[in-house]
Amino acid sequence: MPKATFSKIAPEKRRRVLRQAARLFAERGYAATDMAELAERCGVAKGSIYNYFESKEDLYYYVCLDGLERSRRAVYGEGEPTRDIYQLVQQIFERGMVFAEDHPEYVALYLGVAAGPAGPLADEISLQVEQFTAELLKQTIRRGMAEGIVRRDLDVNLAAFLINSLYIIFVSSLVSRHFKLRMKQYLEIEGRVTAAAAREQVRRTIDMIGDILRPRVPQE
Amino acid sequence: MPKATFSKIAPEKRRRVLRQAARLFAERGYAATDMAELAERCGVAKGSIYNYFESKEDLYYYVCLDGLERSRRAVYGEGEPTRDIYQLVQQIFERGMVFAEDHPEYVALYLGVAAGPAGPLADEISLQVEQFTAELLKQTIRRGMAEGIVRRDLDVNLAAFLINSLYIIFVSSLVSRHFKLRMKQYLEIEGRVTAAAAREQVRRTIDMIGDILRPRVPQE
DNA sequence: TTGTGATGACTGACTGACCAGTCACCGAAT
DNA sequence: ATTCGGTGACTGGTCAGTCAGTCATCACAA
Repeated sequence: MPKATFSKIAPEKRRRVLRQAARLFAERGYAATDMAELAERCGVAKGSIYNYFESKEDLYYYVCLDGLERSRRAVYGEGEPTRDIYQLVQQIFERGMVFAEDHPEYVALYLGVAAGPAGPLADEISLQVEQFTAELLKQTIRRGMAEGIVRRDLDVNLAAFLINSLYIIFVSSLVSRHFKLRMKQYLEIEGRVTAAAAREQVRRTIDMIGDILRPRVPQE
Repeated sequence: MPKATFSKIAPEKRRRVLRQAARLFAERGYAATDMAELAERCGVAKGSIYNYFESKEDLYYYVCLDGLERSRRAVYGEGEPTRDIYQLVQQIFERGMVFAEDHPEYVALYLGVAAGPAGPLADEISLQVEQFTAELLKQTIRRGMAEGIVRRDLDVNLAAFLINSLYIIFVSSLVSRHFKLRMKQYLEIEGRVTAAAAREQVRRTIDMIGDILRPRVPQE
């Protein structure tokens, strides 16, 4: 956690430090990030960073937590009305993609933490990311079943897992060099992976998810 | 690439070096891996490692390539008979899971490379991983369509992408601390994520994938 | 208004630890 | 005696974290 000083400096400087730290950690990974370079990018002295945070690890930890909170807010807002599962899936994917475009550094940070025990981030924190989404997806699917708009012979947990898995892949594909190339290759996208192109694929994916969730009706 | 010496040492030692290097890189990440510690784990002197490889980067690069090749062989074997898409999906998931259990270090390595530009691995290499699977999936889906066992109103590329995405998530869930916790949470698995438990979920996922691929037939 | 002292953010040269890569030497095998 | 793999102390560079000192600001007294 930051030292008291960090809350007393100019907000603009505070934002700059967090933003640059997120970028650098995302870009290089924890171990390869140099505190002197970070200080330079922030436009403050190295010593100042150590006035704000206990250590490199402390800073990393806080930047990750901050990123989690931002992404949660970006996707779910503050206590907005609950929706049915089809709307919820669309909301998660759409807002998630926008967040990944605006703040790729936080998504990359998540990937870095997920990739290995490299990060000094504790397991509980690691779970907080998913907790909220997992519960919301499951509840909403169950409600959909009760209302008859979702197939009843469906494994709720697995369905929620698959939806979130695809979300993670799509978001990663906007951010990680490797996943971006992978997406281009599979989807045979020419040139840059534009937000528009990705969103078109997301639209189709959402349709497929809908196909899985919707009750089967006799056809023609 | 390794120096000539590396091909002349005892095969047992060669294997040990590659295995321990893969483990350590997977565990710590590239930057945080210490060559002295690696040497110790391999039971050779640090200087010896530098008799085998040009540099740390050279070793990392080679270990990754080696891992790719191993996983390709583990999943696809050597020119085995082509199967239909349902069998292919099952083969990829089943053998992939076995490989991930036997060699979690290589999967973790893949995740580390995918996570960020952290690794010094070039983009082309990064693509080689997916190339083969992508092509095979797409071709097999197309063949399925021609044979009438796969829905014709399906985006082939997207279907292949989704199948492979789910595969990546499952394999990662056996290997990465974070993804493992995530899977436990979503699927409400108690205790350790056993291979058996994971495989049961994979079976159901394969069923769902089948559901997406199979032509719709009028029901009751 | 000016002088004075206290507070606390800011600074960057410095230290000590760590680590990639080297090299002069060793010893076994031929 | 030559070749070649093995060895680990050593070097030069890097980097997290420190600290002695600076400076801007503010409160208050003269």
